[in-house]
Amino acid sequence: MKTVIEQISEKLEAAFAACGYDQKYAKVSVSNRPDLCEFQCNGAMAAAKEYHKAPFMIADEVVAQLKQDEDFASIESVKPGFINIIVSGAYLADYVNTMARTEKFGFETGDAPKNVVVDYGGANAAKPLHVGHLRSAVIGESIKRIERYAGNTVTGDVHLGDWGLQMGQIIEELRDRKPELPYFDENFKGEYPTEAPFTIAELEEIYPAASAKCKTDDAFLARAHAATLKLQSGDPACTAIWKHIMNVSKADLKKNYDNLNVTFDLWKGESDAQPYIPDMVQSFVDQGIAYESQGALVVDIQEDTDTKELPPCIVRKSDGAALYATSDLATMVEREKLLHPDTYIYLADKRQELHFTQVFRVAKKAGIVKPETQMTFLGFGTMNGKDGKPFKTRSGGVMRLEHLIADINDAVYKKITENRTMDEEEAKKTAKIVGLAALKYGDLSNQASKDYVFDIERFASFEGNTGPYILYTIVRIKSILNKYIENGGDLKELRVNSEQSASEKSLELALVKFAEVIRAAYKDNAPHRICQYIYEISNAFNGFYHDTKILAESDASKQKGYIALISITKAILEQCIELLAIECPERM
RNA sequence: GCACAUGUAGCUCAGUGGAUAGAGCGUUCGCCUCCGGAGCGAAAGGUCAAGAGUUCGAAUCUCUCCAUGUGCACCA
Repeated sequence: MKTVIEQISEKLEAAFAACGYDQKYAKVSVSNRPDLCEFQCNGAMAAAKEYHKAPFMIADEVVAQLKQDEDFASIESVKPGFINIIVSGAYLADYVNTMARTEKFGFETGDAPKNVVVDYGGANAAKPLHVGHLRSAVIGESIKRIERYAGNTVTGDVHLGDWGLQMGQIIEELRDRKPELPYFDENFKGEYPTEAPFTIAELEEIYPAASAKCKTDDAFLARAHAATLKLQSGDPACTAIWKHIMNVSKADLKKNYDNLNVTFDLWKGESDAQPYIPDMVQSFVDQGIAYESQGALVVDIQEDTDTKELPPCIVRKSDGAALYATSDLATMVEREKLLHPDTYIYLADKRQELHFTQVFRVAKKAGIVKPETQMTFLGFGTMNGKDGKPFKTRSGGVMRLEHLIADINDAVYKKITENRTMDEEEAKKTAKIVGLAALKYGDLSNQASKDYVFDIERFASFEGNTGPYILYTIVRIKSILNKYIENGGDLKELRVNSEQSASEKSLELALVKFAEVIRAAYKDNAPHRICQYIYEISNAFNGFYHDTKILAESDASKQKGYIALISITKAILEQCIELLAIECPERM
């Protein structure tokens, strides 16, 4: 289904061509002067130069071609050369009716379906999620859903940090605390227990304690390194402990991600990439792209077209160990083998941009991925406090994600119970849904690449451009539709009115932008565009709601038109929040 | 030092070549016999950091410059 803009553009293209002008000037856009018109074309001004004519003369000629078109309520040329268009109510109503019956409301990407890997989450085993993980999870989940909606096959991978010194630290700390465990008995020959020797609470306490000890106790640090090495060389006892750490940790992380309504198709980690490292590094050497520099093995990534100097990528440390870049590259080797992606999308803090530039270039240079494979790094900014500095707890520590969620749920709970009577259980359940929406919308409504200020009061507010305001609008529509059904109404076979009031028409004009907005959000990986859009629709709906009595309308046919309109408004809003991974309660 | 990013209303943010730069919050003033007022309408508030250039037209593109943030090989 062509968008309204495309349909109007086609008419203008024909008109430009009929007057002897290049069709490329017929580009139509939504008006930026809604007081004057609904759509506009500025091509006459651009064409003026090529054809050595006054812009308004060109505009006049083009407009003359279209004056009789019934789809336009008005089309006129305005100095210096704007073409201003107002569509007819019948045309718009017809479009909305068709759109309501079209799959995805007419959204199409125009691309062939792709196979996409989205790498987001980035949680570390044995460490609780903190606010730094919020953006990756929230933005990544939305990107994943948008990609999927666009018809692509998408695999979301959490890519756990599950391999490294932290594991050796935990093993040694555990040895100090519980030396009686069979893992530490060198003569132990039996099967290791299936039960983990610690709970998640203990694990979360063991890791920071071990990490702190390493900073002051060199002997302990040496032991941790040794244990890490043993684990990496397949020692059965260390491996058994590592498996316990992973099981306990994964279960807890899953629970926390579930609370965020964020899910992953794969729970792979850095450890899964390890088997691919030796052959991969050897292939770098064999291909002659890796060389030794200051004891380390590096790959140059500088390209002739670069204006700045880029440092080479280290693929093996001088002590022979692998590192971050090696692991990410080996992960690509595995993904190529298992998933054959056309597109990779990585979400990480924007400070990691250089790292991903290096890794992407090595991957292309070494032929790990195909030359045409699209490698995208989506760097996001920091979540700051009101002081403009990275968000911290009151005592200055790192805020755990679950505490942040609890805080915002409390704020929302208070507002719900202040304004409405609702039994406690429902209020709590509702606060959880609305609180999460407040948190996510607050994050997603900003451009991902920029830092943003987290303000719990503002995000949890029910007024303005917030998650709760959007949900409130949807809930209100649901309430009206429920009453309509209670009164014997039927939602089937409804069509919007072909003659509209001003606010009715502006709501429809907002609705028909859906396909363009989603396409833009998809092309630019920009969920914030969807946020802007649902805010626009919510405002348009509230304007319509304010001056239209829907249930009290005596003209049954007109009323059906209203019901049709708010039904599709609801459907579009629900589809949009689905793409943002935001849920809506029945009441609030 | 080099590189990249950001700078738009008191605050938080939209706006990647078009007309008079938009929202929300906050401030001020209106509107509840009414489908959920958690709403709606209106007012005040801006040399788009600064300067130059390209263009019929610039917050948007180019250059210069100021401020802030971030990154510059064996952490992840």
